[in-house]
Amino acid sequence: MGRKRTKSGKIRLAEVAELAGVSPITASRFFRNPEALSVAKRTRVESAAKELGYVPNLAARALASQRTEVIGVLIPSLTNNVFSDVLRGIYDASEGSRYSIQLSNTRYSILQEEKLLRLFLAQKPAGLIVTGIDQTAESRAMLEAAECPIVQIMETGPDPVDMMIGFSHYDAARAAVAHLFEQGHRRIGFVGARMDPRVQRRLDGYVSAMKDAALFDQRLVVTTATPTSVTLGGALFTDLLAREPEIDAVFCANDDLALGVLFECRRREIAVPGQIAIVGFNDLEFMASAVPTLTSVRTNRYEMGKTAAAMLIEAIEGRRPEQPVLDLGFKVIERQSSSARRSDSRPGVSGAAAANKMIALPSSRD
Amino acid sequence: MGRKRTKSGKIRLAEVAELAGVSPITASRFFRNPEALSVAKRTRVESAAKELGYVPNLAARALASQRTEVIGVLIPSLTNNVFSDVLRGIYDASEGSRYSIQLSNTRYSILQEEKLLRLFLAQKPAGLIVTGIDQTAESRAMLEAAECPIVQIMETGPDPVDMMIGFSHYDAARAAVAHLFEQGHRRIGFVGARMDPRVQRRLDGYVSAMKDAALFDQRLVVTTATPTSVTLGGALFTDLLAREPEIDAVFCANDDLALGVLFECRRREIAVPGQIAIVGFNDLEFMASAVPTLTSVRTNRYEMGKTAAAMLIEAIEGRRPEQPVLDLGFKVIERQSSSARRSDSRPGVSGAAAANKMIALPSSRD
DNA sequence: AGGAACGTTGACAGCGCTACCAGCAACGAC
DNA sequence: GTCGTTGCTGGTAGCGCTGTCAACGTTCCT
Repeated sequence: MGRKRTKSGKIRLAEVAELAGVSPITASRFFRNPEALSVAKRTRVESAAKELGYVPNLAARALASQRTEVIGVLIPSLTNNVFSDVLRGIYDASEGSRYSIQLSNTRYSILQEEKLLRLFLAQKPAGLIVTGIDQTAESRAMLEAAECPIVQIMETGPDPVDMMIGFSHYDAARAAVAHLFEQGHRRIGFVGARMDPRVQRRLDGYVSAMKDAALFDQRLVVTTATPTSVTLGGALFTDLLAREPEIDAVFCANDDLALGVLFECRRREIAVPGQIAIVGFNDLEFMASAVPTLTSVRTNRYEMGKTAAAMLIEAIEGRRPEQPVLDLGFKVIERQSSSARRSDSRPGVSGAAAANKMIALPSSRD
Repeated sequence: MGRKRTKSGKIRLAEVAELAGVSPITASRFFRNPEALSVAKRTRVESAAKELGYVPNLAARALASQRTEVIGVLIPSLTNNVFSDVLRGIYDASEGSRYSIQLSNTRYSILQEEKLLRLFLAQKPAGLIVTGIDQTAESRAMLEAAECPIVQIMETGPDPVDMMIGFSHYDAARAAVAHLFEQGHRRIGFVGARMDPRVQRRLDGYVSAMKDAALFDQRLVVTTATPTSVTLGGALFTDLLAREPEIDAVFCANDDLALGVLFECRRREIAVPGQIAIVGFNDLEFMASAVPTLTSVRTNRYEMGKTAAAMLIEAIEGRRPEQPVLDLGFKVIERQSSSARRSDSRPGVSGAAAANKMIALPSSRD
């Protein structure tokens, strides 16, 4: 009767096939493309598999089919709140699909990214999600040569490798500064940490907006390569004040810095927004409950992750999206910290492409 | 001459062996246990592999060896800061090892955990990291039947499945309340959200400490099953005040809630710590730069993740740790928000087992 | 009626690697 | 000098699954 029940005691596809009275290959097809079977065999295999508690052996499948069902994800940080929202979206979208997520942390190093990319590609992933558009030339070449679909996330740019989903950090920063102009502010400082490419583009947006208004002054810009933190926000703001005591607003490259600036103002008894207005970036949850509430630029991080993974899976399965590049936009959420003499929010200023949303799901927190 | 260079163009172990002039099996051994080879063959295989740019096929390895090099990690949340620190530790420890991390989100559901566990176990992981000690009976049975090492993280308890690393949330809460007693507070409220098992044990610790001092009053406790947030901290505190206007301190089950309480106090012009003292839990970065600075219970999250993964890898490779259960302790970090009439910190109160650290690495942020 | 077209099924031959066991040389113990 | 013993190496035989191709029955077209 041939071998049965290998020593490991695991149920194999052959056992399922035998119980169902079909050939192993037919049973195999059931798990990959059930529609190809006649209804009769389909139900027979299905109940046989259930009865035996069959679980496919992924390693054998990967070896035989010469491809894996792994989606590689390269992100620069595991702790940054921004990425945890994106990740949650990615994991949510992958759940229920056959694909599993393989995560790696580039730690904001494009060399590390290149190394990890080489590692991933060697295992022939089903798809890849990479952060940003600033890869090394070598990485770029590998991505273009890759046989799998690829999504770049977090920002949009002119030259996608394959698919792309994000928003313009440059435009978002310009909108934040424009909002401060509207509120009557002129001496607007910029505070930034880490200065990864996306923060750099926010700075570029700030600089261009300030130059357009003939208000740019290099002394208004304080940045550091140090990783961001609330405490650092206070420290950078202190530096800024030392250089330019006459500022009337601060645009912070992220919300942690903004919170640090707020606390520092409180410590120095500087009125917000009376003496100094504050605008953050990302619109983390706490911004809405700070005192005063803090203005920020809302970005659709969860949605970005979820849509990226969903698009990728569609593409893996041969259904390429009609729109390979998605701009999810942004929105300036006006709150007390930047209002001229009003108490709270008004309708926000929307990013140009905010309407381009592919999936509009509530960003339920887990 | 037999087949060479399979159609996929990938270099196989056989090619490496041929170039090195050894049998495939010897080449295979080089990658698994180099010490078993003579020095001459070892260098020959090594240079051959480098010359050809050989990358092992993990699927084939897993199939042939009947085991994977995957470490499964089950955590309840992807967004909670607490877990992102733990995760960073786990990823850092796995880096450079042969093991890869497979992450899944249980969303605080033990049923979901059971389902994921079944999924993981079916693929024979090399090891498993699970959160907490409150599994379903079914999950518990699966874990005990599992053939791989397992580490439970986040807390300590009486009955480890295998290895365990964490601290006592109960003791930590008692220490926080004891600190508030020391500062002269008596009507101490408790504010908690999500109420997962660990938060529940913090509540238990609070209750026992209050009862020991004959100060417990059910009306001092405000909790909700809603996921935690800064805004929620303010809302729960508002409820608490409505019930018990006479409180003189609040112990918050986490730092987000504490920040929400602080903002709510500011909104209501309640002096902190003058009228109400605040103590949080976890000691997230922002606690030290709030105004006033916020007292919290420091926990070693990054270290916990890193040590858990390191212990697990050691155990997988047959070197079981001499100490399978590690208590990483905690520390009450006293700051302005709870000081009686001092300005800032004093030496903290340490958890009993704080000295038990296995690895004492700086928690570098990424 | 003959044949093409389609849908459904199965046989065969690996995918790339490692477990297992055997073989061989070198060495020391009796 | 015979017998283990140790250290290193190789041959054989799969691991569990799927790609490819052929074969079959049925339907539809000409």
